[in-house]
Amino acid sequence: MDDLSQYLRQQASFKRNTAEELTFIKALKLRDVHLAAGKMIIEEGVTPTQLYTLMDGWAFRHQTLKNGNRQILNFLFPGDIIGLQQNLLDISNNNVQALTPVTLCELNRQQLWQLYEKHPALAYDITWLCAQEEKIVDDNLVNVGARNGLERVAMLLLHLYKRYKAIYPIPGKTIPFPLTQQEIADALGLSLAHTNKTLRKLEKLGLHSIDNNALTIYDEHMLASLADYYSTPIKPRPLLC
Amino acid sequence: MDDLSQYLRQQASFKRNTAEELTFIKALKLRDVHLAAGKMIIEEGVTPTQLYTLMDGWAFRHQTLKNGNRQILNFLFPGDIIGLQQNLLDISNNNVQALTPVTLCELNRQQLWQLYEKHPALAYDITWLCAQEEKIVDDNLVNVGARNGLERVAMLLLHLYKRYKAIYPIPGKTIPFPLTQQEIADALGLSLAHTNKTLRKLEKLGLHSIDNNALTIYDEHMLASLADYYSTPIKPRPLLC
DNA sequence: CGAGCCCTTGAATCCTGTCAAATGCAGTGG
DNA sequence: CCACTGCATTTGACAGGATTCAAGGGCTCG
Repeated sequence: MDDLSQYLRQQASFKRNTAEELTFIKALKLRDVHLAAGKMIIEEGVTPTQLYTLMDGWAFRHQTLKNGNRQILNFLFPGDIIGLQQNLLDISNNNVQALTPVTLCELNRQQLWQLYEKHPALAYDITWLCAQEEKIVDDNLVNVGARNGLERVAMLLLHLYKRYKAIYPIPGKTIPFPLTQQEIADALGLSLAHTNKTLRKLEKLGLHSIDNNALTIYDEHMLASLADYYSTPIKPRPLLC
Repeated sequence: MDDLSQYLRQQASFKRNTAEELTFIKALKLRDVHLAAGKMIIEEGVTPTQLYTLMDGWAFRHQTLKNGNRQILNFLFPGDIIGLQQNLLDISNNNVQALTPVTLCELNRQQLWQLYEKHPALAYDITWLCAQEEKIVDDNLVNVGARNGLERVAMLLLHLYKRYKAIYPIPGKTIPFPLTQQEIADALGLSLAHTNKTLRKLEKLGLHSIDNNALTIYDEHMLASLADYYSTPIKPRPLLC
């Protein structure tokens, strides 16, 4: 196991594995893949799709319609699995792209079936990760469909902040923040101009600030009440790498 | 195996199982549950959550914010599993409700773990169903976030039409349609009034009609191009009941 | 036949999108 | 070293799609 895997595993938000499971997981790993910011990890229409675990950096899954609108479905953090849906359903109608430089753990997708046969606990973990990702998409759908602009932005900032903190429990109110306003807009179903104005409004209210690719949350409570944020206690999650 | 299970299994859109798997699945079933239209199947905050397979009728999963807006996350058809996310993640922040009278196959959730240990193929199926449900939520998120009102309505009508036809391959252009306009609105993130006006507009264009809880699609091609509908060839799906 | 629910419409309002332009910053190359 | 380019951010004016508010009609059911 390399450094990144070791670091993540020791975090409270990740699950422990038995020695036997770790051995199998290790055998599952093909190689590390490093990609620069902006590179495609999974591209629409390209099959077969590889199976990865994101080990470092941020990524996002998105889809573009003929009308030119891009919808970002979810943001991916270390520990998230990439390409599961595409492998299982044998479809590939959306893209996964690196938002920052990323490190990926490429898994041997040929052995996915063996995993189900030999390690039911890991199979269960994969289903868990799938359900977890669905929950995040659920939350995003609620956000886009049932909140206004201001609430959406507040929710997104808080959501990303919480997820980052769960993986990197650093002190302070600031986290790295690689999103452009265009990406925020595409995640929230808002126009770029309106996203900008909304961000400025929140900032003038003293709730947050974004400088130098870093997000600082000044008033978490206020943001939470604005967004009607419901805290979801995240249980220790499995890590496949 | 009862009638409903038998009917679904013989449809092209459902997968075959081995005799051994069928025996195990049969043992997994606790009982049939019948609920009237409008009844809650899974209620927010109520734990533990049962695990069901929807065998007959329509249902929907939804969530309501403090601002009063309800977001419908997805509609459920026969074959869909209900309560998996809640059981796996141990959360229950959304509701599942019957849209028509429904028949549910209640599964023994205590044996879920045994299923993973003894029947990897079925475990794989469950993950598949989870990924499939995520895909539907993905599609809904794209719909709500990246399309305008007219496109959203066109997409929803077509989507429901296709899903219904996949399960009940009846001839003709008409399917039962139990949704109220309020439910359409809540699924699409639109207001009731605007949903109504948009439906009427599509109807005046001769693309569809809704009468007596039945939807007729007159111009599938036009609706598809309006909505930028991308057909997703659905592979035979597993059935757990 | 009244109550309740759903559908339908119109008018006014407002949130959000579109269009356009200016600013600042980082990287490039002359 | 400094134009020059490209990208992201910021703003304003304007248009338009969507919401809100309100009221009327149709239908079912007790």
